[in-house]
Amino acid sequence: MPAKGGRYHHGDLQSALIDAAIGVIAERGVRDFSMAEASRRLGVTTAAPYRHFADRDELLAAVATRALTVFADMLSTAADADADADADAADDADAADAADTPAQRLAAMAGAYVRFAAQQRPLFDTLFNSGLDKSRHPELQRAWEPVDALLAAVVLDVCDGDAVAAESLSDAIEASSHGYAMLLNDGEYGHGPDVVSATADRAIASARALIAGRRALRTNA
Amino acid sequence: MPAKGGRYHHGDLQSALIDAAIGVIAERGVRDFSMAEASRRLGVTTAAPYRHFADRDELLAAVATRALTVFADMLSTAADADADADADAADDADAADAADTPAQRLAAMAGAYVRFAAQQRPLFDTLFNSGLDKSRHPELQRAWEPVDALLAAVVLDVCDGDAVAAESLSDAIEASSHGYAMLLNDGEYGHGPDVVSATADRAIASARALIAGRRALRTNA
DNA sequence: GTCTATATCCCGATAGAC
DNA sequence: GTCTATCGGGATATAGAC
Repeated sequence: MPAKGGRYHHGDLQSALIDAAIGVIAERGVRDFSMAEASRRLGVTTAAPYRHFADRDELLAAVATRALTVFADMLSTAADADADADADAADDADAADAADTPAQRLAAMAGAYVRFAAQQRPLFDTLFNSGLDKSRHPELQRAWEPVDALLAAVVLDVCDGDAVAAESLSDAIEASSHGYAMLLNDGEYGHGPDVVSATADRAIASARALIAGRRALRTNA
Repeated sequence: MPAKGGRYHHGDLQSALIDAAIGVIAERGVRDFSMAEASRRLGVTTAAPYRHFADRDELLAAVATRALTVFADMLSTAADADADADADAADDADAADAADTPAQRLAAMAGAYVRFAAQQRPLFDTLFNSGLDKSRHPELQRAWEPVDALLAAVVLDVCDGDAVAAESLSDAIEASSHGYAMLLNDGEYGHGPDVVSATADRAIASARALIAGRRALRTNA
């Protein structure tokens, strides 16, 4: 942010617009986000953004790209933190079941999915409720790769290298986590930080159940 | 629908508006639904709807109420059809595992959830993506009761009367089905009738895995 | 119960000056 | 790279005539 108060006449309007957009989305929702409102908040005219983004969708895509870096970060941090915590706890155990397992890391990622949705709601909404046409934003598809890779690696680990089993388990856990996240943000479970962590816990429990029962995921198609 | 062509000057504009709204939602999405466009399609002025619905949200709530009767119907039909099919198949078996089970009926409902989302997309979107504030539409909350009751009864059956286990299992299957449904409608799995039925199958398999996995985790804990 | 007409507001996007 | 000004479109909702 420049020193002069409130104006961005020469600052980095491009990234300032992304920040402003997130604020607008937080207060009005993605669907009611508008270029005009973002411009107003930055003290520039409604024409200014079009020097940096061809249209509304391109600005939203930029927000989505930023969202994916945060998302990937939360997912990997969750998996690693889980590993660390278990490593500490397992030091004085016989290892057999107290040790960090791929299954535990995967479950932790399910919890992180839900927490991301709740704690970074404007980013989550931009990713999943913006109505953005991904196929028309190749940059966005590339931005998904780290997330996909992260999940794929852990799931493949859980499935001991069975790629077919891994894909169906991956889809199942993704769907489950996504469902909890959406319903949570819809207010289906109520509101507040305690509700968020309770829902994250349920997503973790579901992930564990899906892993334990994954034999049933095998489809005859 | 009146005999005179295209106009509803004296017909049942109230219900005609609901039909028109569904058409508009189908083509433009719930978020871009407008009273004005629905009016245009019926050949009435944009002022006419306000004699029947106080505002846009009330019309959407009426659509949502209709959606819930269709939803409840699909869910109960799926559960019943599953029971029938199994009863037929079990006639010449020893019953033990070929028979209809509560678990199978519950899984069938998960499949119906996904099919409803895809086959009745405007209705599904009105229920879950309209941004409607349910707490301000008591009629809508009442309309949910049959669906909730249907699910609750089957889940309680699966859990042998354990109310605590039933609630978390219910939430788990709801979240899983909802996630598959949302991601399917987002185009995450591709498009076409085959994708729909494949996704429904995966929702069914996930429901089974959740049921089996929870049992396994419980007995091991 | 519907129409005409209107008030009021919002948006995306562009042209041309500076 | 931002501004001024503007075009062209859309929406919700109301008032008053018929």
